[in-house]
Amino acid sequence: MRNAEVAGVLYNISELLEIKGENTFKIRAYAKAARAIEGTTEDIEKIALEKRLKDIPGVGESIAMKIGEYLATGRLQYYEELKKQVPEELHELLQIPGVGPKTLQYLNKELGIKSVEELERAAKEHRLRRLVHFGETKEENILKAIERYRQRSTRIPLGIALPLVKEIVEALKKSGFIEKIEPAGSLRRRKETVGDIDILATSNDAHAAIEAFVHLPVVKDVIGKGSTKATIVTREAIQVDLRIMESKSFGTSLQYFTGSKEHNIKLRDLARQKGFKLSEYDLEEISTGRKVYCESDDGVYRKLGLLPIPPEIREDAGEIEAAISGKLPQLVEYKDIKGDFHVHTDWSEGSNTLVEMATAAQKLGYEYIAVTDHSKALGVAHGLSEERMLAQIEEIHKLNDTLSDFHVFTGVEVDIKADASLDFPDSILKQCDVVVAALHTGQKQARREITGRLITAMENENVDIIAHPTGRIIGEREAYDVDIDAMLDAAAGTGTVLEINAYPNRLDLSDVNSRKAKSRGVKIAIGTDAHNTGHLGLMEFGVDVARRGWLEKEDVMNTRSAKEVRFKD
DNA sequence: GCCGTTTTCGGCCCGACTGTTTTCAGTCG
Repeated sequence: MRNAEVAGVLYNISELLEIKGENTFKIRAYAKAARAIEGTTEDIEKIALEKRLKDIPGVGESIAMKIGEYLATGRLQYYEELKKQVPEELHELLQIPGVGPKTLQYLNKELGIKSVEELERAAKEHRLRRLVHFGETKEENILKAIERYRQRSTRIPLGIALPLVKEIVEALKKSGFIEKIEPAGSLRRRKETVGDIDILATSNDAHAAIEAFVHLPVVKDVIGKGSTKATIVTREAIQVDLRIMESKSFGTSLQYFTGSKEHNIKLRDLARQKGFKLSEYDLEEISTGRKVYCESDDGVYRKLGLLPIPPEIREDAGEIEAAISGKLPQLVEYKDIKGDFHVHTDWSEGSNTLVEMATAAQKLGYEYIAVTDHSKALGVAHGLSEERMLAQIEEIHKLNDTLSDFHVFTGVEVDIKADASLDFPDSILKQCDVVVAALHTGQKQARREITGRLITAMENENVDIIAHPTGRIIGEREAYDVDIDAMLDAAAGTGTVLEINAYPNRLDLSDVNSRKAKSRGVKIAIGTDAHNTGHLGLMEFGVDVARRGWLEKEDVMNTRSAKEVRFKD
């Protein structure tokens, strides 16, 4: 599939046009087409071949021609010429807050500025303040913005942001000045990483609520404080905004501040088509000026004649169309989860015993876990020898005899070695209920080798699940070079289940890849990769990814009861 | 550049903020 590749070209064109200062709507048209293609599960080459490109919403005569040219020749004349016209370095300047395309063009024309360094020098030499439409303040602000840009914090993993927000929300509730409170933004959409955190609330005393917020123990700095909004920075250098809204506007506000931006643009467009103007304050009927207020953000969707769209899929990736046609997925929920398929014990690198892990899982209301300690090749993790593996199986059988209403599946996280062979012979694997295979070594190998190793593993009838299928670690390590489409096809062909590893710095498969897997009929198992009893609680993060990937109950193995759990026959 | 139960031309999401302006353009979220 070359969908991502084609979308990438269109995104680049959109950005180049932006730097050139072209018509905003033309810029948006390219970005819109790119998004539509990115979100299409059908192969773009197939669509092009069947001359159906213009059926894609946002793709018209001109863009269809360009896609055709690019797919056929691997090049696009228009794109090449654009790249020649726009110096590469200019791009970075758009990252400076306050510098947009117009300013960029102007500075380039007047002062020949092409890079952040040149802009900084011009500001320090006070050459900016002499320009028309510029002044002392703007010049100083640009210097500050460059400073901020250089120290910009990377996005925060959801695993860190979520507990922090819970702490803040609880503390604010205790203050007594808060009525309704809800975190919004990418955190509410459960994106794997979040930028700044936005919290919305209603209050009987906005002033007191703001004061309570800026004096919370987590606060390190107060950046801004007004009558209805305050911005703080926490000890962990995370920026948090609190906005106090009027109660009657809470639904529209929550809808607006939850985003995504792209989702909001399309929703407002749809509202307009239906004769309404949607803002964060209200839904206004254009012909009469009558204002409609919504208690909840679900209410906003209902008033527009849509089914409520869960926050996790508000990305303008087909969810609005699905809501219109009544075909929204019934997303899997945490309460559907009956067990965990990736659990370690102190037999390998875990810190709790078999019994402790089983008891903790039972307390969570689960019916089962699969114990999947490492195999011997992973020396650093005290991988099990074949003898110890058999001994563990024996012990689990004994444990099961003592348990009621709970089952421990025997299992292993078997290493896929650099030569594509598995770390245990079939004779051992056969004795495990659940075989999870994973690639831990040789991650630098070429795409062909890596993909081949994974496919070979999946072709083994004893291998049930591929753990953390791309190997990425958020903020630390890129995914290994695997051909995702080939892997998904092999999973579909062999009936191998792919994991969503719920560990917050893995979340692998990702949301996008999970959705791709679903479109090919590949089943998913969520595994926490727990190394202690506390880690079992990470399941929620895996469910978040599944929901963002549009997965429904039947797509997820963990929703099956212990008796219904079946992998390859 | 796209698109059409108001339109094949004239729209295209909305509102706040900022700094530079005396009425608004650019940028942001």
